[in-house]
Amino acid sequence: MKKKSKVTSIKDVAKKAGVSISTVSNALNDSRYVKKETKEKILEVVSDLNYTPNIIARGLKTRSTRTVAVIVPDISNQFFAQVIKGVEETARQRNYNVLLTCSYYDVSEEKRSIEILKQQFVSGFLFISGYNSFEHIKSLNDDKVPVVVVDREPGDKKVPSVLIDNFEAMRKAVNFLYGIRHRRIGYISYTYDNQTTVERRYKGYRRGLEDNNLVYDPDIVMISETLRLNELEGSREAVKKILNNKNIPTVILNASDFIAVGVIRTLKELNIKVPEDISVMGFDNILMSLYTDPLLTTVKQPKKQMGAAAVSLLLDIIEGKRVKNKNIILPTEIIDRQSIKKLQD
Amino acid sequence: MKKKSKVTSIKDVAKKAGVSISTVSNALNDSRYVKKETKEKILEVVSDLNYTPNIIARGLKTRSTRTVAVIVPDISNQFFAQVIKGVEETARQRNYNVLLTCSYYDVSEEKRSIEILKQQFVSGFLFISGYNSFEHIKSLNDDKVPVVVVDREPGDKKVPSVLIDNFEAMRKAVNFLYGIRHRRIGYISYTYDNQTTVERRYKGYRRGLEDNNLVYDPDIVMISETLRLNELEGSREAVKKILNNKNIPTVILNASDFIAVGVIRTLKELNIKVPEDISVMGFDNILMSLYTDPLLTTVKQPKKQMGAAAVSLLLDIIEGKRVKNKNIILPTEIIDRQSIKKLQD
DNA sequence: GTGAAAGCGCTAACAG
DNA sequence: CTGTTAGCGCTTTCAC
Repeated sequence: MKKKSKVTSIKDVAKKAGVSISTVSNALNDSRYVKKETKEKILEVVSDLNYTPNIIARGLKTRSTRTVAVIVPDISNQFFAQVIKGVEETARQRNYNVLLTCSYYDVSEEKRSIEILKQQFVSGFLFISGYNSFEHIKSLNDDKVPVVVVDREPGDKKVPSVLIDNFEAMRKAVNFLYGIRHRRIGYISYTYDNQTTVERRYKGYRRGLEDNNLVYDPDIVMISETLRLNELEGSREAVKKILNNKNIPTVILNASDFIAVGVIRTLKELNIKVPEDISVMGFDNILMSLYTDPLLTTVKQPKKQMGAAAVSLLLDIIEGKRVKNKNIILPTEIIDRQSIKKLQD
Repeated sequence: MKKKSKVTSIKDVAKKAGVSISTVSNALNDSRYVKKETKEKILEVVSDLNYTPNIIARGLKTRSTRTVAVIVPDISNQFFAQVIKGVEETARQRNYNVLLTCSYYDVSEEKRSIEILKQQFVSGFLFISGYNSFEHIKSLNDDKVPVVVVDREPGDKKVPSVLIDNFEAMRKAVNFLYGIRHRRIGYISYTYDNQTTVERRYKGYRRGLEDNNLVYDPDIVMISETLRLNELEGSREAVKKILNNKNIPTVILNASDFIAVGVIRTLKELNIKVPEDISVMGFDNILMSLYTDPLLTTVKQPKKQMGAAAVSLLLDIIEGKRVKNKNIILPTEIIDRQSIKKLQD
């Protein structure tokens, strides 16, 4: 009959090794010198007994469970999944665990999560994207709980963040299009109340036009509420409105790849060839952009790196390292595939 | 000057409320009756001091942190992301936290994670998909550590699991195709060493043929290694081989939507119309199947429900509830969109 | 070089 | 109905 296996504790190790528990602890943590033979003996017993220190007990003492919380609007969104991948990978490398919570774009859920986890369980928080509501995050930060924000603009340099420069990225996209002779550039975006990232892209678009002395024409710019709920339907609607102009654009620039996918689809339905008749450009570089027909030209966000950079920053803060720059901006890149046509003069 | 905020503990609450700490504990946990006024007073102080019990300390005593570990091959894979969504949602409803670890299809990573988390930190484990290696999982289960397995077939009824019936699902797919007059059904799949789910689909395909007295023709069945690494490239290769037959199939059935997407793409490149010339059917119902052209007809796996059912089961086990059925099979469903043509006799 | 013992914050058994 | 206290497993001072 198998003996009921009580988990082995440091006490068992100490007893079997014939030393005190403090010696075991010190040997295991190298927190003070332990005679070589003693240490070896201890290690032997540890492996014999298959002992693992109880993280909880240690945590109670050290006030750290080497765990960070990641709060994300929706794990099933690819963008977030990619960011989290970066988070998980580098957290693990640095020997931290990742606790995952989804807020479903609900700020009160975020607050609830914070309450549950605060100061007790996790060593820090990572907030990824979602809507721009910052009071709770700021107050965490003010309370000295380590926190970093990804893909949101806190508008307060004191809260650590990892972002891309959405403004510059979209501006560059316009310049890129201008460079290959596009002169009439449509734009489709979600509404952006509370989502500065989306707003900044739009501003970047405007600035890009100015850079090249193109006039801004509201008839070929659609900022759609419908898109929020249904990218396919919303983009269909937006495209039709844009086409309902005497002077249609040569290219439609979009605030996201999902929108761009919908745009391509609609154009196809209308028997308009991409990119021969109209070019289409996305933003994000999601997986699907490798599966559209034609392959989508887009602006790449370094999703995994964003996650990796964010935890790195967070762990540095947690461990009290000096961080020189706690507002990190990551570079974007134009991925030129097939959905943009180079025009001639 | 702000006073350095030491976290408030149960002691502070007790002192301020003028009662003992056990009364506070009992009032908060309803673990024994506390006089109404006393309780109210305590609750008041709690909210005054903004007190939250320290989960770690509680965990040390109760041996539970209300946290489960989810071990998944790759969070950026949509299938897994969806499953995790279900996990996270229902875990939260039941007041549990979710700890996320990715194994990147590496069994030794799984083992490492187990070591780190075992018996101390988390109350149970959820293993999602990946390759079929079970020794470590079985031994967890034998050690009475709550564990459930999702989308893997442990081959041992003792380990709790949540699955779909891959065999029946693919068999039904064949029968569905037969029902609309398809008589020559090609099949493209990954190799399936160690992945019984994929193997079972293949077996289901074979059985479906038998059900309808269709002969199995290896010339139109491609089990490809290349597909593992690159679905687009692999499916291109596979399609070409299949087309390199005098007698080409009327429909290509695929072991996954990703493959199907590649197949559609290749067919299009070859100027073969889907579904007019050849029909295509997928398996999984990933998001992208809503974005292909034509929309992909596929077999839906209830991903979110799988996750939800799995944690439910796990938490029941953790909480010592009687579970009647610990090997759950979830239903699949054929989603008939546009990539299949109904044939006439 | 090592051991004894305090104590992290909480729960629960025991005592009244 | 409530208080006192032991102790969960560990780290860390203090003592030798």
